[in-house]
Amino acid sequence: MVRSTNSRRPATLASLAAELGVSRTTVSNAYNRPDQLSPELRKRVLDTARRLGYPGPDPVARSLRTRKAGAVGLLLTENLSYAFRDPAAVGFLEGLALACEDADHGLLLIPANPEHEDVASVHSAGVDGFVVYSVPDDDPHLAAVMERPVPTVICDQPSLPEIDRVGIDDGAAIKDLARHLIELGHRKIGVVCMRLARTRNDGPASPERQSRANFHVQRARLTALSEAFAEVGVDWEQVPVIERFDHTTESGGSAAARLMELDPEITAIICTSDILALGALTEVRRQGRRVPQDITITGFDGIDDAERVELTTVRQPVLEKGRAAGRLLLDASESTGKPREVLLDTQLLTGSTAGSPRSVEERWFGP
Amino acid sequence: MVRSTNSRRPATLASLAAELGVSRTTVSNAYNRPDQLSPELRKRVLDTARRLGYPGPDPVARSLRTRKAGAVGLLLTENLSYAFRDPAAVGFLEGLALACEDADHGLLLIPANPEHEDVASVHSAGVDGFVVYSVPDDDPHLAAVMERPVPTVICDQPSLPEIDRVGIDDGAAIKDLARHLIELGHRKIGVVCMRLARTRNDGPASPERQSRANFHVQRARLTALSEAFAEVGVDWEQVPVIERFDHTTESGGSAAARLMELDPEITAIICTSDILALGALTEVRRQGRRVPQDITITGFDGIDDAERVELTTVRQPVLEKGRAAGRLLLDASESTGKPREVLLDTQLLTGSTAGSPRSVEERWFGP
DNA sequence: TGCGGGAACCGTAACGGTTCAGTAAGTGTG
DNA sequence: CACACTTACTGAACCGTTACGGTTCCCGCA
Repeated sequence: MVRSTNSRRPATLASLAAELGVSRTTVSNAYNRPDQLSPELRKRVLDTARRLGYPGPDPVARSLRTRKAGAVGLLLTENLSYAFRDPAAVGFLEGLALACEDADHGLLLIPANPEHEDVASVHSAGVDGFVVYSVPDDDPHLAAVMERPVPTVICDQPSLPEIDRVGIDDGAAIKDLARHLIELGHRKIGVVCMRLARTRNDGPASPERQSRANFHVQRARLTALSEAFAEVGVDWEQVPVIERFDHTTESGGSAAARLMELDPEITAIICTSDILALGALTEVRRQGRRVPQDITITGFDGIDDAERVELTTVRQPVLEKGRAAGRLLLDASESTGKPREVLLDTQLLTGSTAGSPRSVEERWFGP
Repeated sequence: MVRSTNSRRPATLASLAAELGVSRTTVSNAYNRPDQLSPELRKRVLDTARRLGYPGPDPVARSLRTRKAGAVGLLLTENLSYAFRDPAAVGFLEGLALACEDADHGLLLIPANPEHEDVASVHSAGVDGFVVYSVPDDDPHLAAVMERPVPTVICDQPSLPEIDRVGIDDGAAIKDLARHLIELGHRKIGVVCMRLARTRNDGPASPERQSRANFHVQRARLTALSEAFAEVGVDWEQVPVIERFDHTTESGGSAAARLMELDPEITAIICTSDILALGALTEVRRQGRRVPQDITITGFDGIDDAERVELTTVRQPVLEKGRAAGRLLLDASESTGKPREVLLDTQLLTGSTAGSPRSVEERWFGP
């Protein structure tokens, strides 16, 4: 493929204009405002461009001048590749991509290694705005985004002053789930949650660590759980909460095992994500316990796999979250002054992994 | 969050320099080459920057000057959001994202609506290179990419002169599968394939349409199938091939139904993707046929769900493909002159959805 | 006292476009 | 025939930065 004909340096708008003996403006207009020049001249410009291997106006130079990049940046908490492993994240991405597509914008995935303090990737992203998805509130990348003078939408993050936000009511959602379990009779429960801070902690999470968690979503869910169970007299201090840094089914499995080891009497394991719950389910069954007869397992998210195994969980509209975030960012009719907030509905999915706990006698002596 | 202190126009490197009474170069150096100025002055620069709300050098302007964007563009054939529905595509994305992450580059998803002829999105992408994934060979977006004077890697596409490429040997891979079926005794088969051209055609695909397909991968697989079965005397003209535009399980199901309607005697349905095969599986069972006793179903890709249902299929290293494409693009040690090519291995996965066809009598009268 | 050499900083010229206020020629109108 | 209006094109300013090749100053050393 021939990319330039006679010069070693690639053709530019200026060289093309020189070749044609017209002004740069005219060449620019040939591409951007066809009505500003005669059809004949325009054709001549375009033909010469082809002959010289001129690929059209340089996007970066254009961006500099027009002050728009035609792209939206996405910052997420995890290694970039992780986003593609978690079905909930993929759903969010899909929704965001849809919104971008509608607005004819690109979607720039920004590498933000959580281990690195290096925020250069945020500084070097040529975008018209950012979507920040579920990043710990003390992440330097988040701070770097906030410094950039472009609109930003946050999702699954605590409110920030003057920043648009989309999310769900995590607390209300998981309270529905908790009340369902309470109605079924569960009082001795265990919890498996995702990472609460940027530092690794695979094991029990003290109430203090829970309430200081940097991941808003996890903190909100745990707090709501404690409140819901407090209503029926459960002392949250006594409820074992196992934290896992990696968000995988393996993590869910090992956490469930740990939980049952810590307190064999628990009748339900509440997981703060479906992925963790699926792992817990597998582990519990591997140990020969039946679900829900011997133990109840619940998740959160409502991913496809969860539905497939009839997990009792909360469905949240992940795709809609992404789409809403994108729309908020790209919608020109903003500038209302006040930051906007979109809260989406969730739905309790009563599957077949939650049931009434059997009494202790039953558990020992069989039904 | 205060974004600029005293001026209405946002601060620039120049205004910062003026405020400080130093040259622009020095301010630039404060950010990019700390060793070029005294620590005290650097601190003064950075402090003043904070005070003025200067967010650091503008990424677009920097890109223009340095001629690098720190991002890789990805062009795919489908609506952007589609990429997130197909597990194989997600795997590819994950691999590519990994490679980008390693090189500290962003990954820009370029909206390329296949319906639109509009290639502006390609022209306005500020990237250092492109990865083109499974785009029909007559897609204008592909042509637009080729005109951009940046390195490009293609994947799951036919070779293009001077362009690096990564892929698998689709023909060899599916021939292995075909021979497996042939050994089992299948001679009357039907095929379900993905779209063969940019124009919608939900129905039978003539041999001519097959050989003229614009999607390289599909064409290669169909051609190889015809060759493999020709070796045992099967007349490909007689083999029904049902094409589906949308790549969904529903498509696979309806295509399988159509196939069985067209020729009730087929003993195997070969699908060119796992997604289609999963749909076919569901449909066939819905009709009360047992797999593999009554009919054999095969797929292609080796996605997780396929493994879960023990589909007989071909596993291809989707993640590795993405990673390889990214590495090829970002690897500085290029300029070898010759275009590079990476061909990855595939593996026949003999699951439980392929078996020996029963004789016609057995089929009519039971075993 | 003269001089080599590094540290610290600076001036200018790109980088490749877009934009806007013109200008000159052509067209229709009363 | 003067006037307004349109069409087709141009010139210069500007977008915000970094690359390149200096200059200045100070210090150590013979």
